[in-house]
This record gives sequence, C-alpha cells and structure tokens, in this order.
Amino acid sequence: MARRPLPFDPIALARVNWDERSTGGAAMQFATSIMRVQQIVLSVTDAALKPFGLNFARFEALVLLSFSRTGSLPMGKMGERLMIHPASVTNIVDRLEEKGFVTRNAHPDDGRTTLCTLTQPGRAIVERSLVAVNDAMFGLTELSYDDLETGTALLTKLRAQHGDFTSEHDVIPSSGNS
Amino acid sequence: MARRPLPFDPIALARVNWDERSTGGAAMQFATSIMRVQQIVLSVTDAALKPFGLNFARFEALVLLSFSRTGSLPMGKMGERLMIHPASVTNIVDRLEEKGFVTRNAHPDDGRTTLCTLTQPGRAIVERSLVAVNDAMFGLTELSYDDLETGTALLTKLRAQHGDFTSEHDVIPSSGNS
DNA sequence: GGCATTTAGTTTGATGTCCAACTACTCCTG
DNA sequence: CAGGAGTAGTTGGACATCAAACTAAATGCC
Repeated sequence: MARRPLPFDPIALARVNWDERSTGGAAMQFATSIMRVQQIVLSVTDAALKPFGLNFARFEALVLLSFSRTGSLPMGKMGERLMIHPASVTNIVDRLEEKGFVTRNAHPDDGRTTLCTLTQPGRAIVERSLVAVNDAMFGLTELSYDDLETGTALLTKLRAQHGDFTSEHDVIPSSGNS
Repeated sequence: MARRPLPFDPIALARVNWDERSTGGAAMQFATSIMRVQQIVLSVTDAALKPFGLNFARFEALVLLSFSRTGSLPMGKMGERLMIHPASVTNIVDRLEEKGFVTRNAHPDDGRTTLCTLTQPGRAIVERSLVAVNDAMFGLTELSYDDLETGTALLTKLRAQHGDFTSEHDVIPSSGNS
C-alpha cells in the first residue's frame, strides 16, 4: 500500500461522527483499530520474512514445529494450535514442503493422520527467520513492555470470551512442550 | 471455523516456548493476539451483516458515505479514509452498486474523478445495519469502556508510528464533517 | 498551445483464507 | 465382525486483498 500519511486520524474522525449518531463508538473505534493494526503487523512481518520465502502463516507453522520435542506434529494439531482452518494447514504445509522445510510422514499408529516434520533446512530457516521477525517487531513496536503486556491481556480476555480456550488453567497445558 | 475451545491458550503457550529460545516474546504474543482478535472481530461483524448482504468492508464504506454531508465522496477519498487499496474500493463499490446502495456519478469539475453516492435504500440499510453491528460488538466486547479506550490508545500509538497519520493534530481535520 | 508528468480509477493476475463436499481410515455398537 | 458415526486431510469453489499494468483526464512547464 504505502500511502503517505493523512493529516489526521481517519479512525478517530469516524469515532467522532459515530458518536454523533449512535452508541458504541468506543467499541467501533477499537474494532477498526484492530483491523488496521493487524494489517500493519502482517505487512511488516511478511516483509521481514520475504527473503526466506516465508510469510507470517508459514513462519508460525515452522516455529510451532520447532517448539515440539520431535520437530513433528499431526496436521490437525497444527491447525488447532495456530487456530486456522484445516484447508489452510494443507496449503501452508504444501508450500513448506515445496521449499523443503518440512516433510509429510504417515502416522505410525493412525492411518488417517499425516505428520508434518521439520527438516534440517527447515530448522536452519527457523533460526534465521526468527531473528528477522524479532528485529521487525522491535522496529514496529516501540511500545513499552508494559504496553505490550497490557494490550495482550486485553486481547486475551476477548479471545477467552469468544471461546478460543477454556480459561480454567490460565496458560500451560498439563505436560511441558510438544 | 467454529472449533471447540482448547483447554489452554495456544498463544500463551507459544510465548512460554518463545521466551525459552529468544527475546521479543512480549511483542510476538501481542502480534499473534492481534491477528487472532482481528479474525474474531471480523467474523462476528460479518455474521451480523450477512442478513443485509454486507460485509465489514462494505459496511464501513456505506457508513463513511453516510457521514459525509452530501452522502457522496470521490472513490479515492474513500480509499484514503478507509485505508484500503484503490482496487479494493473499486471492488467494494461494484458490489454496493449491484445491490443498489450506491451509484457512481461523474465529478462535475474533474473528469478523472468518480463520485460514489449513497442512494435512499443505501441510507436505509446503513441505519439498520448500524444497529446490528452495534449489538454484535457489544456481544463481543464485554470489555469495559476503559479497556476499550486503553486498547484503542495503544493501537493508535502504533498506527501513528507506522505512518497512518501525522500526529500533529491528534484527531480532527480542519472542517467538520465530509 | 503542445507535450511530459501526475492523478483517478479499472483491469488483470497472484495470494491466501474459508467453506462444503469428498475420500480414507478408525472407532464404537449391536 | 459388519455397519454407522466420527475424524483426518484434501480438493474445488467463492471471495477478498493487493500489486502492477493500463486508460483517461488534468496539470504544469517551456
């Protein structure tokens, strides 16, 4: 996109107009801001990942695999963790496989399941791209640590409310990694 | 999508794993949460708008027009305000025109410019869909008013930093509406 | 006035996501 | 152990967004 900045904040302006007409202006402004910031975060990280032949979705998938003990997860599990549609997992893994970053393997016990496994080049790419994303995120957020934590807490509240996870245990699943 | 909730927060788990390996975990968690919440907000509002034959993008365009004095704006102006690509404006206006909510008119003074004008049915739909969106947003955010304001302030800081607008004047452009 | 440059909008093509339908396999039940 | 129900993953189709190339009109400069 790369449009030059407006002399005013169009979302804040929309808020003012909205308030003149209706209730819920605060929610509207928040929602609209979310939309826009998502776009920003996505474009910044995608740009940082482009040299590696990755985008944010594929990067997340690789990182997820690298977090698992064996570097290997069933595709369905990946979809759950990344909170994306099974069809998207198929697409993502297709691309990663093309580039040689992962392989598809049969599950030893369950014939339905396909395991997705990080390759050695895949592991190397995770290492390097992780640094790139970190740099990009720092470039993006001169938000303070507290700001980030506050924002995350807020967003997490929303996600919990919408049923992303049962908030019984706040964070960690029973066992360690995988 | 509509997946049943996980027994833990996958993003919080990713944060833990990330922290074991690298810096920037807070930024990563915030970024990932943004991505997910955007998805939630979008799906909730789109669902609310479906009965009207609208989605969030088209709804925003209609609302923007309804805010303008004459109910009519050049397409380029719409793209600026909505912060979307010109090609997206074309697409959105195409759909709205099909449904009879807007018309395209020639600009009186500038032959290059196309004015997009709200029709009477369009105005009626804005009225009704605005209520629906408001209800949906309230359903979504049991976030307190303060939470919404805090969150918006944070996101706005980020947007300003990324060049969405020059932060000289904080909010309002020179003249009132339009 | 005439021609290069800029601006407005559309078109085309590449991506990416989701949904719905489908195949293949497993599990459960009688 | 046969058949129905559920689960894992893929495929095809719909849709949205953006980038780049293109057309048409306005602006500016000599």
